[in-house]
Parts: sequence; C-alpha cells; structure tokens
Amino acid sequence: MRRSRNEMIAETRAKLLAAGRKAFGARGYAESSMDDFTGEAGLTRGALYHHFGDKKGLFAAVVAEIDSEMTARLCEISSMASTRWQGFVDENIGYVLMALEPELQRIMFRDGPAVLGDPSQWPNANGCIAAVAQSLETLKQEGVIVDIDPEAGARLINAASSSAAQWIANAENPDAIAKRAVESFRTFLEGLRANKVD
Amino acid sequence: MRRSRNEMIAETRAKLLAAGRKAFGARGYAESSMDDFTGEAGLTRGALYHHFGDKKGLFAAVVAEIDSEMTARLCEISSMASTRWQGFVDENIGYVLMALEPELQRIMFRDGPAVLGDPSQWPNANGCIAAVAQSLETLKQEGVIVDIDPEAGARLINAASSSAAQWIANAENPDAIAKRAVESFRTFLEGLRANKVD
DNA sequence: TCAATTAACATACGGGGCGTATGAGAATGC
DNA sequence: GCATTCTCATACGCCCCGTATGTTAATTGA
Repeated sequence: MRRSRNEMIAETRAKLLAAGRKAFGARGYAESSMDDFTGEAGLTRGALYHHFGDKKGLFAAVVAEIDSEMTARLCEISSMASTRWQGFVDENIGYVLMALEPELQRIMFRDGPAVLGDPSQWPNANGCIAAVAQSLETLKQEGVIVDIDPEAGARLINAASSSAAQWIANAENPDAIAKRAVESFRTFLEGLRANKVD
Repeated sequence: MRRSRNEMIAETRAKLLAAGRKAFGARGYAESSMDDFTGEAGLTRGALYHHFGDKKGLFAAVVAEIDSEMTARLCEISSMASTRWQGFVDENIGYVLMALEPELQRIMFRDGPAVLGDPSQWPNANGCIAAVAQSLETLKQEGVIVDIDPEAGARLINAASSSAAQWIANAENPDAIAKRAVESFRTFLEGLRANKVD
C-alpha cells in the first residue's frame, strides 16, 4: 500500500472539513444538506457522523479552522507595522477587511452564533479576541491608550469591526459604505488614545 | 355576534405572533416546530401560512414587534436624562441592559441574523440604530462629541452594546462581567467626547 | 334576499433531511 | 492467523416543512 492508513483517515477528515466549509460558506448552515456535500466529496453521511459526531460538530470544526486562519493573518498584519499603535489600527482594519469575505462572514457572523451560541463561549475560536486583547494590554502598559480592560475592550472592538464588515458587505454601494465605516472606526479607535497628539 | 369579524382575525394574528415569539425566544428558531406552537395557541399551521406566508415571515413579524418595543424603551430612557450627553450614555447602557433579556437576545442577536440576514438590511427593525444615530447627530451639532458619521457611529455602538450584553448574559459570573463590560463601554463612549473635561 | 364569491382557516399529502441502528471490509494486535 | 477494532456505507424511521385541497362563514351585488 502506498499510503498509510492514518493518511487515509486524515484525508477523509480533511475532505469532509473542506466540503462542509464550502457548503456552509456558500449556502449557509441550514440550507446545506449533509447528503449533498458529503456526496460531492465522494463520501457519505456515515463518515461525517463517525468523525464529527453530527452536523453541528462538523460546523464547529470549520469554525475553529477559520478562526485559526484569521488569527494568523491578524498577527501577521500587526507584526509588520512600524509602531505599536499603527499595528493595532492596521490589525483592526485588517479584521474588517477580512470579515468582508462572504464565506467567513456567513460562517462566523451569520450562522455561527445561531448554531453554536454566543461566540464568546466558543472553545477553539477566540483567537482574534485574544490577539486584540494582547495588543490592548501592551498599548496600555506603554501608556499609548487610556486605562481599559483589555479583554472587554477587545470584545467591543471586535464586535464593532464585524458589524462594520457586515454593513459594508451587504450594502448596495460597498465602496461608499466602506469609507464611512472605516473612517468612523478609526475615530473610535482614536478615542482610546491617551494623548491624541502624535 | 358579540365580536366583529375583524376582531377575530386580529386576535388570531396576535395569538400566532405571541405563540411564535414565545417559542422562538425560548427554544430558538430552528428548534421551534410550527405544529407545536400553533397547536398551543389553539390553531394550526394553516392559519400561520395564511397570515404570515411562512415560518420566516412570522419570525420577521416577531422581530419587527420587538424592535419597536426596544426603540420605544430607548427613547423613553434618553428623554429622561438631564443633559444630552448623559441621555446618550444612559440610552446605550439601557440598550446593553435590555439586550440581557434572554428572549430578546435569542431572537434579535442569535437567530435573527441567521434567519433574516444582516440586521442592517432588516426592513422594519432598525429603530434602535436610528435612535442612536439621532442622538449622535444632535450631540455632534452641539459640539459635545467629535466629528463622526452618525449612522456609522450608531452601528458600531450598537454592535458593541449587543456584544457586551451577550458576553454578560452567557458568562458564568454575569455580575462581574457586567461591571467590566459596562465600564469599558463607558470608556469607549468617553473617547467620543470633543472635550474630555466636564 | 339569495346566490356567488372570497376570506379564514383546517386537513391531507408528499418530500427532504437528520439521527441512529446496522452492516461490511480492512487493518491492527496478540 | 484469528479476533477485534476502526472506518465508513447502507438502511430505516421520524419529524418537519411547504403546498394543495377542502370547509365554513362572511361579504358582495343585483
């Protein structure tokens, strides 16, 4: 045999994950038939129930995967800025831009809360909040921003970001709305600075 | 006949609306069987389809009803404050507190976006955003806050409020989280003031 | 006033999707 | 080398939704 058993198993898992992600992202959770997208992957629902327990289990795995990707992208962005404050702003604007992607938006912001409940309680999907909280913590210690609870602040900022993204993505004229949303978002972030003068 | 025909019709509509609201709020949209909650109201799915088109139609009507109630409560709160700024803060804190109610939270924040799509696009359910935008507009004209797009700002603030509410409501220790969330929320709002000195 | 029409529901039917129970086949362990 | 366990497919039944149809009662119009 050319490929080991474990490789085969990992492959079917990956196939299911990819098929589910594609279907959930394109059609939405409720409208995605397990028979359909497992069939497209050359498998059946039996494999899905074996690996993920149920439909919701697969969805949770997809959410975890996307969250880890998002977190990685955010860290990448913030690490490239010249100043911490700039990195923080870039990180948040980057979050908004990321959240514009239809697949991500549908899975993480539309269906996610309905299927898995409050995002705050998702077990393996709070990397983004943690990343922003970390940034806030550092900025606070350096005296760049006012005194604020890092985690709480991160949650509020994340909520605002995703809201802005949804507003933009679903608008008739996304470009115009994007300008207004991002501009207002910057204004909010500026309000956190301890000293508004650069 | 004691009661007119129109009264009977309005009553069945109201019964369906109330039954749907109760079921959606308690069990969630997907878990609410139309047969069940129409049956509890002494009716059948036939009446529901006649009055609301489909399950989603009833849900939209419930959302509109709740939004109008929330808007009224917000206006009530903001009108009672001594200063505009204080009214604005009270209004937003009030929004957070309102959003703690399980029924409201489940219908408006959890299931709503999944069933009806982006809340920004809900036809009869943006009263709260409009109310906050109106407050921002006035505050801006009076020079109390920095220059910011009222609608955009209102959306960001609303998103932050509802996020805070969900965080609080789903926390293990709601009281402790509430303090942190509300305090951070105040800090954010303070960041909008043109002059941070009272 | 009396038929004809329409509104307001209830009932009946069909289809699809989910979860589970069962089965088969292959790799692993002793 | 045989039993076992893991991996996945198949088969079954239930629930739920949407629609088509039926029924009763009120309204309209001449």
